[in-house]
Amino acid sequence: MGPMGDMTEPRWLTDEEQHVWRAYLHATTLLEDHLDRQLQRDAGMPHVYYGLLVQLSQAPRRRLRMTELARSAKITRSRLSHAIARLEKNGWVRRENCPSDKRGQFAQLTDEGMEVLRRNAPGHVAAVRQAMFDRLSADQVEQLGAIMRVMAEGLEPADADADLPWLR
Amino acid sequence: MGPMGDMTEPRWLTDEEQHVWRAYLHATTLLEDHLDRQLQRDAGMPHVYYGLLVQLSQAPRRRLRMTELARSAKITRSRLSHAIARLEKNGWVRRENCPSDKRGQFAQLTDEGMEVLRRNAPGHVAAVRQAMFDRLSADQVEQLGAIMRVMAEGLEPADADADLPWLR
DNA sequence: GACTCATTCTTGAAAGTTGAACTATGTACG
DNA sequence: CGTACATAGTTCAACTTTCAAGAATGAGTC
Repeated sequence: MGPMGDMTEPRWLTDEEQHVWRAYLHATTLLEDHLDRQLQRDAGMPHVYYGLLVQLSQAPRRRLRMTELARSAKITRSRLSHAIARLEKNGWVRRENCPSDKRGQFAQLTDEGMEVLRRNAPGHVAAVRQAMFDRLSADQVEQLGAIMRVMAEGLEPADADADLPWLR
Repeated sequence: MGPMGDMTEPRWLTDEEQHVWRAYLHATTLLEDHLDRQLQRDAGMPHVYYGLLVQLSQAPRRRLRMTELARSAKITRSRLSHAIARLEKNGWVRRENCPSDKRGQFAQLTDEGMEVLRRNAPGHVAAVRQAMFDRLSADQVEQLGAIMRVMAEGLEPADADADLPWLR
């Protein structure tokens, strides 16, 4: 039995917590769906793929090692492999060998990929704005940022060194 | 050109907005992944499926019309059809014809499904708590609730009557 | 160098999702 | 009634994601 396994009565969610949790689930799934549809329609790819192109566009020489990209996009390497294969087929990304590590690959944004990004960025930003920033007060935006940072912190896949602190 | 199509310079995100947006994406994808894995491991189903069982468990007679369930779970009827087919194969849900509307189907939670829910609720709640409620202050929980409600409101698929107000 | 283990990335199959097409039934209206 | 259209739910094919292997290279140790 792990740290979660003691069978004492669990602390259920309070009513308020349940409501917040529901609201969270609804808002996040609605938004993700909304962005997926918008980008699928306009750019011909799901939101995650678009995010990959964005990350590449901001990297030096518009390229990143696969593992690096996977880490910063919070997806598995496997998923990334498939995704890059698809984006490569579209001509938006190309793979390059890494000279210093023969196992390695760079994913590099092509000019065509950059162009797709240029064409679709305004619509995408508008969608994000309309769903989030145009509806929240400045205070709320700040609060949201703080809240999301705290949550992400707790969920960050633990490094070897940060792992299981309660067992050390 | 639609309301989004005028080619004036789009309002890009400010630096703070970008950071908040990034944090939002990271936190939400990490959490969704985390819950998916936890439930896949412990309960043998993804988070969305678990959510369906929860909704059924809270409905009168533990059953809901397919469309109703799809609406409240924020997923398409198509996706729901597949999901219920899978859950039915597990013996956790059964389908029932609707007597008053021969097109209609109820999805009903079986006793076995209820039992799965009982067994896994503590672990699931613990995961949610650990990721969210244990890390946020009371104020933050309240703020998050308000923020998510505002966002969900803006994304709610428009009713026929609420549709396209700017065109009326 | 040879052994072992770690890391990088890919692959293949199974599972899940999507959007469009389809069946069947209900509803409105002449 | 009959026509037309709306709604409920399913199905199919294409696509995406997951998980478990697998191939290749790197790094540490003797």
